[in-house]
Amino acid sequence: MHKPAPNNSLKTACSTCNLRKLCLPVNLSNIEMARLDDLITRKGVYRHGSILYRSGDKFQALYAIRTGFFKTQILNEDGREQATGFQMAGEIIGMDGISSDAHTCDAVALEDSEVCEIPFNRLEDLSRELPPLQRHLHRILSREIVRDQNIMLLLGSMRAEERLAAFLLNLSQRFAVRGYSPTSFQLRMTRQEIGSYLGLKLETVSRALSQLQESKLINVRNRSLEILCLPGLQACMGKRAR
Amino acid sequence: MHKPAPNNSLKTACSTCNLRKLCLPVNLSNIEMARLDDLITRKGVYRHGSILYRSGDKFQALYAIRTGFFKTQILNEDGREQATGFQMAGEIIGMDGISSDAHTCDAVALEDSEVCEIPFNRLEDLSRELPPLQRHLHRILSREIVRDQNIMLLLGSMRAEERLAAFLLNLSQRFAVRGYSPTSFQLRMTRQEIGSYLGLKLETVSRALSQLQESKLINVRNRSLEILCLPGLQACMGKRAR
DNA sequence: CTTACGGCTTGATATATGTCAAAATTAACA
DNA sequence: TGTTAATTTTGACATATATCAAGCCGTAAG
Repeated sequence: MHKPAPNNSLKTACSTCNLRKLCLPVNLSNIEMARLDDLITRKGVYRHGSILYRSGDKFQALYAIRTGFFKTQILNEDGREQATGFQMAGEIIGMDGISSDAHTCDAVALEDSEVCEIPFNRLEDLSRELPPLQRHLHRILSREIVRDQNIMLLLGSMRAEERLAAFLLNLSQRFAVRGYSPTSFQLRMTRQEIGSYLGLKLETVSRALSQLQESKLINVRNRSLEILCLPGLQACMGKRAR
Repeated sequence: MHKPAPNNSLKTACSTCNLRKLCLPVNLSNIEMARLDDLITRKGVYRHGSILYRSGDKFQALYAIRTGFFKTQILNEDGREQATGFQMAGEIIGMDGISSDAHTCDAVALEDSEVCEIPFNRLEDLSRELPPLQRHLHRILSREIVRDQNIMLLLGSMRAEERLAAFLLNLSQRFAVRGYSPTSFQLRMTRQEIGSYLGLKLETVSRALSQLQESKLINVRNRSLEILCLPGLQACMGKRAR
């Protein structure tokens, strides 16, 4: 695995960042925004395959993804792994580490990526002074809880094809929010990684994709994916109980 | 379903609550503790089967369980349900509601239970003034994230018997922390509810319990459960990949 | 005390997904 | 650019869990 490029500790300006609406949509005055800018440093590029943090690492900061794509995963004692999420630009990761001052999962770059580091102690300090920031932090934490519980629903009650449909629709929606096409995008992860996330083997993922293609709901060729019928995929997601 | 008994709005004293170590283990002065007490009101008894909050309800408060047992569950559009957790005395629920100002799951009492209501706006206000309280709130939110991600691991990568073992060990540990026997306790939920939580059908839960009993790891008769060999159960949990 | 109902167990069978294997395709690297 | 390794697809078969069904048990209500 690669090492991240040397840390240039570039100062970042949230105030001028085009991801602000996604990442920290908080109403702050110019002065308050400057104080937020002051916390946050841009870290060097994380190359494809490199590790932002590892399970067990001391927790010190949250990370906002500026560009690129990450996955987070946890590992059993016996080596089983479970991808817990795929994160894209504008999303914040690392919140698992707050509870025990140590990260409980690994975060791996799936393509060359840049992140902003947000030292958590200083974020707590500032959020005591800026109620809107405090509120936003709580929302982010809660949103992660809701997200995880929806994955529990997926893993606990959906069949393979439904899981795939839900997964693709989720990606679609997140691309749409970022101004990309909701119906045509590149998968940044392998079938194996999709399977790890969805609780399926890679062969099952491949077969389910082929079936969705057979049903004319998607076109998939390697990593490039096209959704032919969003309503159809939505219908497929909620087909029948297991 | 029953209605909760009328809200007597009894003031509660965290300062004298024997669950304080579990619920709000924060170092506060007497004056600070009094301010915390001031927020929190004891709500009436929730009878077995009654609902603390429902998906879609406006989010206004977190709830600390004083006595009893709850389950939380989310429902698909098509009626599929997924239990997202079982909560016991000293645990705090309702955090899913913060992100969108509405609850995203139902919380149902599995036995007659009492809760303390913690109005969230006021908790935010106070936590801006009391850094240790702020830190604790963040830890609670993060702990829920870690808990959920571990359930994702369970649902995504364990087989039925392993899921059961993990589930029973988790209960065991939580009873132990509360001063109850870690090896002998009552299940508060039906096989169906266990199955909903573990992503299994009730028949599979029943069979897996019988198998664990066959292996002399547990004794189970209806809702009463005895763990005969904790290390054995732990071993069973991490047997082999799926 | 009796009856009724929901919850639980167990068996037989069906089915979805896993496992193993081979070939095709693509990506990575020298 | 050529070579190798990784990823993906597809098939044949194995297996874990779901489904369906019947009977039992325990609790609650009459």
